[in-house]
Amino acid sequence: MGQDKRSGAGPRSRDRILDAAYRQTLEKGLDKLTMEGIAAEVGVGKQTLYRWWPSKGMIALDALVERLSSSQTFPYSGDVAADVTRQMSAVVSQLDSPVGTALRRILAAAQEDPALADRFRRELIGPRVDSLRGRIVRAVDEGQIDAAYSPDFVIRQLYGPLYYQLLVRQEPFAPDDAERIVSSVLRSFRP
Amino acid sequence: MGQDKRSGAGPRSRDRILDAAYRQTLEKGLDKLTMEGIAAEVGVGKQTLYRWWPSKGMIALDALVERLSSSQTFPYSGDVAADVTRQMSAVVSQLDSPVGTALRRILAAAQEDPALADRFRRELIGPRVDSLRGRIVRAVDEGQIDAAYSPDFVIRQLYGPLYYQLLVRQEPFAPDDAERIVSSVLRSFRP
Amino acid sequence: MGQDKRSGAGPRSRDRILDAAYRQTLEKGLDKLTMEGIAAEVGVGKQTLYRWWPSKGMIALDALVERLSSSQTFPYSGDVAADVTRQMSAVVSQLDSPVGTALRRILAAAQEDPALADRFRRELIGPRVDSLRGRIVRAVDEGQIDAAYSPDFVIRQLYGPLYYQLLVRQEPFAPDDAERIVSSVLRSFRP
Amino acid sequence: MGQDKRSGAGPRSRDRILDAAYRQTLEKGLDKLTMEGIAAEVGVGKQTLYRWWPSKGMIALDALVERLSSSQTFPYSGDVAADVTRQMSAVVSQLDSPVGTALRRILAAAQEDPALADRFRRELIGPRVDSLRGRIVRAVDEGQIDAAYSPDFVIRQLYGPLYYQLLVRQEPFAPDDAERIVSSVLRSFRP
DNA sequence: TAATAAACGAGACGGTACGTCTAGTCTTCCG
DNA sequence: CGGAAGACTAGACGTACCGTCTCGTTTATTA
Repeated sequence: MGQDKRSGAGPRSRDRILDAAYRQTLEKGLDKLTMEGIAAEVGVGKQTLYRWWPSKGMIALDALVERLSSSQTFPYSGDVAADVTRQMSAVVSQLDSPVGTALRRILAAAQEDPALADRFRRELIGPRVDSLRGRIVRAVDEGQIDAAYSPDFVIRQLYGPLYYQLLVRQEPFAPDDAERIVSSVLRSFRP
Repeated sequence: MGQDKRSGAGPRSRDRILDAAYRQTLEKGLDKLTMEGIAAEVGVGKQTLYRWWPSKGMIALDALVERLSSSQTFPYSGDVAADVTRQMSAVVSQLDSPVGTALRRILAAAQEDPALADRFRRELIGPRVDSLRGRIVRAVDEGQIDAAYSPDFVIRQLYGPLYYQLLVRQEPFAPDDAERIVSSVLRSFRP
Repeated sequence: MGQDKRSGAGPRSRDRILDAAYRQTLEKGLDKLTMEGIAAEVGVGKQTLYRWWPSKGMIALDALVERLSSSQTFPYSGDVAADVTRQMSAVVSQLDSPVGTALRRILAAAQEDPALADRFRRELIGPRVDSLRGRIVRAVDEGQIDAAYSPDFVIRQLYGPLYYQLLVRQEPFAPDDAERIVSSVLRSFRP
Repeated sequence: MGQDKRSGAGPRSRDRILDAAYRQTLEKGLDKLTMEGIAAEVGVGKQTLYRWWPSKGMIALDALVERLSSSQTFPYSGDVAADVTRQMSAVVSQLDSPVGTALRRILAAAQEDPALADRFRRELIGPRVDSLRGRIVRAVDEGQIDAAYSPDFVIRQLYGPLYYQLLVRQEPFAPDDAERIVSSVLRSFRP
């Protein structure tokens, strides 16, 4: 169904706006990104931006959303460690790319902007967590993970180290980080 | 012996400046915090701020540093799980307090300000990590932790979930989070 | 026919800006006059001032221009002494009024600001000198003034004393100064 | 009598201060001249400047005073036109030199600073006018100038054109301007 | 010769204004 | 009649100087 990218349509220059916002976010950072700068680069009136987005953070988020790979179905091979490792490896390699920089900056901006934080969680984190939670629940059902731990606790143990690396260390990941994290964490949740 | 307040001197109104910066950071967030606002509240010329600090982020960081408890020696009771739990519980209760909000906002600002990120890591993260690393190393020596894992990997597994909770979830911690995290993580590193 | 207030348009609050600038120039002098003060009084953003004027001196000059009487045609009665006296008397009475103070201050500022000096000469001095020069030339043609003297030399002799009084003496004029100056000067240029 | 340059002595670096002030006045103009700039160039504390002078204008005036030739006695040859022409020629050649620029700028500053205007008149204008007035009075006594005109009126007629040229025209003088002015003016005052 | 006081350099301080930049709103005018 | 263009009020930015105010340090008497 050839529907719009999002309800409420959008400006004619939507893609060029998001491209410009994304590029400037990577080049200069989110707080050097300005509505004026985007408007000037795209050749669009500022009003057009404000008509469709409430803040530069939201524009950057939209730009990021379109660039984040969205394999909606979590892999299932029967081996939860293998499945989680596969998915986390994909996440890690994205975090090591420009997309990771953009995500890091938007997550930072979200610390000062509740509306942005909401959308960030709802649109980016939520679906991915849901997808993973489903896989964890299934692993619990299959007896691969101890039922004494809530799936969200397991998720936090799994992905917490990634955010620590991204936001606190601000260093790239080691090649086998995903694998080592998953095996270490899941070992501690074996029944 | 009439020594200075701190090595390297500083402005006459240092404490009042840090107080104001800290309070405004909590009230309005770091990007609503302004040099002009601080100067006006304290009754100080802007030049005095710029003479001693390069940016509002650095002021906020100094304010935070003075407010973060700094128990320099890591507890040692023989039981590494107990010791780490004790220390992490203290950290968690700080993260749940206003100090945690300030830290969260400064860490966010550090994503766009490399100099701030440097000082953040060097002065806040570094010493605490070093202290914890010492304790981990000792536990490895005593055979409580498998030597196959680097201490920094263990540290990342232990504290990653805290940053995830703070920055991504933005929700308070559960009462026994520290204990559950530590026991879960350390179990996976048992020799 | 809905023409603009003046060619080249201008800010919406032009008149209120010039009023404020003029009043503050008289009250406090040109170097106590500030862009911020004008903006604050008028309730206008500073950018609006800088968008339309390059400096406070230019604003003050515009304000003065609008307040200087501009009888464009020099009187002609056949008697050059009478005509010049009539016109100079008008000038003198203006110089004795607040307009004279403003002019004195702007002329002073023009000593340090070449662009201001240019406009001052081009818009204020130039047209008036041209008008007077025409009258002098006619008087030369009619044999009332010796052709051996250039009109600009005559003009300098006529109006020099006024500036001396205004800028060096800084004292008001005597009631018949214009008449005495004109008669004295023109006597020396009789053929 | 080996007295000081002026009562109340002065700062140790007086000459270097005046040199710096004079040079900077010529280079950048009086309102780009700053106390800080002088202090920095001379290597003197700001307090030393404020201890001895109330404003930068006063420093510049002192510097100018020391550089203005001060032939205290007006020439007397019996021919008033020749004497005045001789003296005015000297003035004109000074006004065409850097000293003239400095004087022009200080006179401009005096328009906004009554104290400076006072000293300017008292120390620079006053003595020279007194000296000239004496010569005029003598010429009146000798029947070379009509007694119907006050000496100060004559003086204003003589020197007014110079200030007009300096401040309004801001152009150099013609070589024989002094001679032409004097002859023209004195002709009009012949008995 | 020692003390004492003044002038000094240095520069921090509370301020004001600068000229620029961006935010977010409002208006004009063109396609 | 929707959007580009951009003027508008507002206010923070970081800098430059203002004039005042300590700080030690010379420098020059005066005791």
